[in-house]
Amino acid sequence: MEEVGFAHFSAREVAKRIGYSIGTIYNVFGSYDALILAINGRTLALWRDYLERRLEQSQGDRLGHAIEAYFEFAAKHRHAWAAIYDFRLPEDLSPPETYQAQVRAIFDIVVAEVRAALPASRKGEAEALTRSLLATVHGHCVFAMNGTFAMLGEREPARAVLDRVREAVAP
Amino acid sequence: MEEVGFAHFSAREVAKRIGYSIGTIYNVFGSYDALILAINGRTLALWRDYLERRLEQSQGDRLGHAIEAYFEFAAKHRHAWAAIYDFRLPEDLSPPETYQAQVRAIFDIVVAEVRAALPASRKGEAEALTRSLLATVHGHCVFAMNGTFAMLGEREPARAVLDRVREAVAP
DNA sequence: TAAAATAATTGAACGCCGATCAATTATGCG
DNA sequence: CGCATAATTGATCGGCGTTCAATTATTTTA
Repeated sequence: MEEVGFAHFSAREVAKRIGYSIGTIYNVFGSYDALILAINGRTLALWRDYLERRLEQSQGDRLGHAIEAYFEFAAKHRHAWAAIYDFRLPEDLSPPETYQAQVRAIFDIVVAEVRAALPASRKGEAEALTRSLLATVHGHCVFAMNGTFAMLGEREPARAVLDRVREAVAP
Repeated sequence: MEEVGFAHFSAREVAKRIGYSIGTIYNVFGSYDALILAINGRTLALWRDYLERRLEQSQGDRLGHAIEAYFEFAAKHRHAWAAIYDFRLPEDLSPPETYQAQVRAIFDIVVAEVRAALPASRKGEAEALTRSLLATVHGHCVFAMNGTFAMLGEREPARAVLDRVREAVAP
C-alpha cells in the first residue's frame, strides 16, 4: 500500500510478495475490504505512535507540533495515509469496533491538547472544538496533498491552518 | 458515477448504458483517466451552478449560504462529489488547464463573498483566507460524509464549520 | 449515381483483478 | 505409524482497462 497506493494496491500482489497464494490471503482476511481495513488499522496505529512521540519531544506550542505531526505523517506515508480516506466500506456497514477505537484514541490525544490550550471558561467545549479542528486540519492536509492548494497558489498550508486553530482556541 | 460511485464505476458499463461499445469510449476519451476527468469536470460545472444559484437567492448571510451550498451539493451528489477527490492523476501529471480553470472559477466566487465579509482593513487577506476557509469547509464536509464525525459524536457539522468561518472573518 | 477515400465503430484478445472452493499438503496427536 | 485436523493451494469464474485489426458508415470525388 505504502508503495503503490490505494488505486494500484492488490491482494494478489500482497500474496506474491509474502510468498503465499491468493487463497491464503482470503482465508486469513476473509475479503478484500477486510484486508484494506487491517492495513488502514495498522496505519492508524503508526499515526498514533507518531503523534505521541512528536508530543513527547515537544516543549511548548504542543498544538502547533500536533498539527506539524499531522502534515508530516501524511507526507511521509502519502499512500498509506490517503488509503484511510480512499477506502469506503459498503454504505450499510460500520467499521469494526477495534477500528473505531483506534480513531477515537487519536481523537482523545488531540482533545487533551486542545483542552489544555483552552482557557478554563471554555474547557467544556474541548470535545466539540477538537472534532471541528481535526476536520479543519484534515481539510488543509487534503488540499496540500492532492494539489488543490498548489492550484490555488497556497504555499504554506501548515501555517494557514495554524492561524485557523489559534483563532479558534484563543480566549 | 452518480449511481454507483467511484469504486464501482466502469467505462464498460458507461458504454453499455449509452449503447456504444467499449472501443468507442476509448476513441472519444482516450483513456479511463480522461473519462473520469471529463465526468469530474462536469461535476465541477454543476457544483458551480449550484453555488451561484444558491447565492442569487440569498438575502444576507451569504457566507452562511455558501457553506450550506457546499454541504447540500455534496449530500445531493455524494458519489459524483466524492469522485472529484477519490480520483488522482498519476503523480507526474497535472489536470488539464480547463479543469484547473473550473476549480479556480469556484474559488473566485467564494473569494468575492469572503472579501465582502471582511472589514476594509483585511480585504488584502481575502484570497489566502479563502483558500484556508475552503479547506476548512471541505474537511468538515469530508468528515460528515465519510462517517468520521458520526464516529466522534458530531451531529451538526455545518454549524461547527460556520463557527470556524465566523471566527476567521470576524473583524 | 458509383466508386473511392475517410471517418466512426466494433468486439475479440490480453493481462490483470477480486472471489471461490475442491483438492492437496502439512501438522499435531494417540 | 495412522489418522484427524488444519493450512495452503491455484485453476476457475466473471469483470475490468486497454489495444487494434477488421468492419461498417459517411463523405467526397469523378
